[in-house]
Amino acid sequence: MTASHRPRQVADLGIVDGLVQLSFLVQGILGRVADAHDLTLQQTRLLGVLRDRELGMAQLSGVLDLDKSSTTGLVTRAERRGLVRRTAVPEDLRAVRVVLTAQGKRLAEEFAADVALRLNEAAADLTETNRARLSRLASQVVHHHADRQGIDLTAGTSASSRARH
Amino acid sequence: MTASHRPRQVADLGIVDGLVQLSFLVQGILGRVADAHDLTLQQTRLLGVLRDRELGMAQLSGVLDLDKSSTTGLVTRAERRGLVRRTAVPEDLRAVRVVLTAQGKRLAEEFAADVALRLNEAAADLTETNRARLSRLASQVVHHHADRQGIDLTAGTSASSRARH
DNA sequence: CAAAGTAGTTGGTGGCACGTACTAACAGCG
DNA sequence: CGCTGTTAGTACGTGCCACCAACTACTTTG
Repeated sequence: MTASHRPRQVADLGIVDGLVQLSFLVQGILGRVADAHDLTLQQTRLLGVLRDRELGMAQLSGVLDLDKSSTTGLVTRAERRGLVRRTAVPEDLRAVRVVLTAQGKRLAEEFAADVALRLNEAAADLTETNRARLSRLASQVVHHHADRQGIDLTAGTSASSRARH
Repeated sequence: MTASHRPRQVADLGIVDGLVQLSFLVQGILGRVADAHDLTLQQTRLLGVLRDRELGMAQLSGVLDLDKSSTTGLVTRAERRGLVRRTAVPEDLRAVRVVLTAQGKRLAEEFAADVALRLNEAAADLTETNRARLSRLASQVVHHHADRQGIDLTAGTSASSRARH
């Protein structure tokens, strides 16, 4: 338990295993925190996406990278739990806009705060410099990947869609 | 609206969002690769764990961090697909040892190779130095977390420590 | 206006995880 | 020996999640 001197030298897993294991670690944290707030992982994603916008089902499918019908189910279950609400769109009678309820907003905040706490904990063993490095490198990989997707895969489902609307 | 030519400098998401987004990115890749090999993500974890060992159901539950009954289901479905086989243990008539079939071994290798390919692709935009850094930092976080949890990531293991929740 | 496209839902299939309840086998103790 | 408690694993029911194919209903367009 105690024993830890300083940031000891640790076996390097390599870029592949390192990323895989890290991703499972982070997802595990997200799952456990979601659980603690009585949410499912997918519901937290939904809440996160809707925290600062209101989207239609199709747009939601795009952002979450889900089939339309999967989104229907996700929203329906979230609605049943009082996290979101479907609202009508006057300009288009078939469309629907999904918005957070007050409870949804509250849970979204609490979850985000809790995740931040736990992730900072997980990274607490790194030096300030290394945390900054990790943050930057992660961001780079994410952004490059997004670029590649946005440029390459024009077909199908989502076209990244961020600035739109 | 930003230009579409790749910016060398990329917005830093911060350690929290960076890790979260990166984890979704990696999991997405894993999911897609699994899919391409007609496997589920969980099945690939199972194959990965069994690549260099043979475990009983309870030990498997420990390593995968699943309920015993979840493991039963996972192994049953994998067995139905011909990926693994339950074998008897002479010394203990209630116990079972789960082992990969030839097909399971083959798929495990193919999957691993493919994942390595895709992840290297995902990290290809980083400089050599930065890839090494990312690898090292990811490893450090993973190891520190494991230490904290008292989990043994390496090999073999007797699934000793495991009392989460 | 009819045809084509778009927004979203329904229903069916399969996977995954959990808790609870169960069987069978092992281990120890009297 | 037999009884008791523990351990290995399974069965079952619930709920979430994802997909596909088919469908309704509204909008856009030729």
